[in-house]
Amino acid sequence: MAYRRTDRVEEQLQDKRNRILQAVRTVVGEVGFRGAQVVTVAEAAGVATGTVYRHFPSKGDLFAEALTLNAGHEIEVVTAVARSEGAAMARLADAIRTFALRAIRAPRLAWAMIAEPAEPEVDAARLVSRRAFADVFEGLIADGIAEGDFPPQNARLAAAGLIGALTEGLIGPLAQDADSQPDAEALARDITAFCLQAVSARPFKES
Amino acid sequence: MAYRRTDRVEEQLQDKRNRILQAVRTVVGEVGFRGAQVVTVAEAAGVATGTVYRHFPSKGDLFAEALTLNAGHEIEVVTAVARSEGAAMARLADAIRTFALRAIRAPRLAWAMIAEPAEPEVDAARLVSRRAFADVFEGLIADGIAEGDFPPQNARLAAAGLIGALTEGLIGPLAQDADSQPDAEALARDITAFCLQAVSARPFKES
DNA sequence: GAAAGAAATGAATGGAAATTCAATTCTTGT
DNA sequence: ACAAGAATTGAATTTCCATTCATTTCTTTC
Repeated sequence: MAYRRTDRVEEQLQDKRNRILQAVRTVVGEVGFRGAQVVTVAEAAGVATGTVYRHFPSKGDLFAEALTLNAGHEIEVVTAVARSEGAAMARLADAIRTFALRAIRAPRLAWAMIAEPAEPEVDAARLVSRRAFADVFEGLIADGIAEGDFPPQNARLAAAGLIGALTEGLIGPLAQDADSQPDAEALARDITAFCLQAVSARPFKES
Repeated sequence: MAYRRTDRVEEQLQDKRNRILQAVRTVVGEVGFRGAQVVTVAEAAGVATGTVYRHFPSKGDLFAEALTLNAGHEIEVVTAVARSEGAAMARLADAIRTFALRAIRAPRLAWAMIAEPAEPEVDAARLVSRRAFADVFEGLIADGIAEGDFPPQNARLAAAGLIGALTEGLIGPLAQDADSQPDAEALARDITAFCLQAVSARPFKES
């Protein structure tokens, strides 16, 4: 009995684990899931390949956890916006715009998070995160209906529709190679307008 | 000179090619692109692996052609609906409902065609098909605006939004385990309602 | 029915990338 | 300083599949 895991070691271990997760984010943000190999991630984290497997059971698990972590952060941001003061309609608009703008600013990463081919574990994690986003939107839609600003509707389906419209609207532009920084604001504005109209509107002709 | 490719042989060859393409559809409809290996497809087509490579240069090419073929058929169907008699709004509703119903009836295949990660060649082919779908919707939206039934809007983005809302609305139910055959009509109706409202509406509070 | 050629076969090959593990380096407590 | 045990390393191994190709089977023509 001459070795014991001290707090310092524990801390370093945790730190290394975090560095690996962070490295996934960095690498995926540069080359996407397709180009993100375990060796590359290990290099980026400054550890050997084998070390990765000391902290995560498999590539799929590692990448899934990295996605969950990152998506979780985004959900926090959007949730914060959704909880701010004001009418539900305004908060919904802000939430959508925030989501869109952040995606546009890190297009490669956003594309990977939203739609890029990956391991089954990653796909599963993606579904979960997607639902978490939908829940935030669903809450806002329900609020809007309660406040009388939105017509009664299937809030769950509408939230899914919003996510779909949002991601689809982003994916086209995101798939382009060049940085379309100048149009970021405009794109975000248009997408927000469409999404907002989708839930907040009444038939055009009638009334 | 003792052999010549007769019409009969030519026909059989073509037939075999088609059977392989059809097999891709079948296999992908069961296990998606992820599970669709060349060996599996060959088996489903009743040919040897090597034969596949006599007809197609690579897996990616084969799968891309299969996707294009299948999507082309769907586009034809939706286009036919879009070209029928009547107001743009009604035609758009019909087109969306048709798309949704057909997707619901073959969920795994639909998901693969619409969104499942695959070889680069397949992704490229999908982009083309997706744009074709979007074009149909975009045309209908433009018609609706011209007819005064829809408010002026970015028809291109709106079309993308529709596709997104449609597919996202389908994916949730599609991810469930059981066959929700009984609810197919209801789901299609709800999705159609949401999509139609998204493009055909004016702000709820005003006016 | 035999020769010439084409098409089909499917086991073997190859390559790419995940995963392992024997050897090495680092930490701790005495 | 040293022994006991952990953590780390990265080259070697394994795995998974697309792709190939020597061999076999089928078609045609004479």
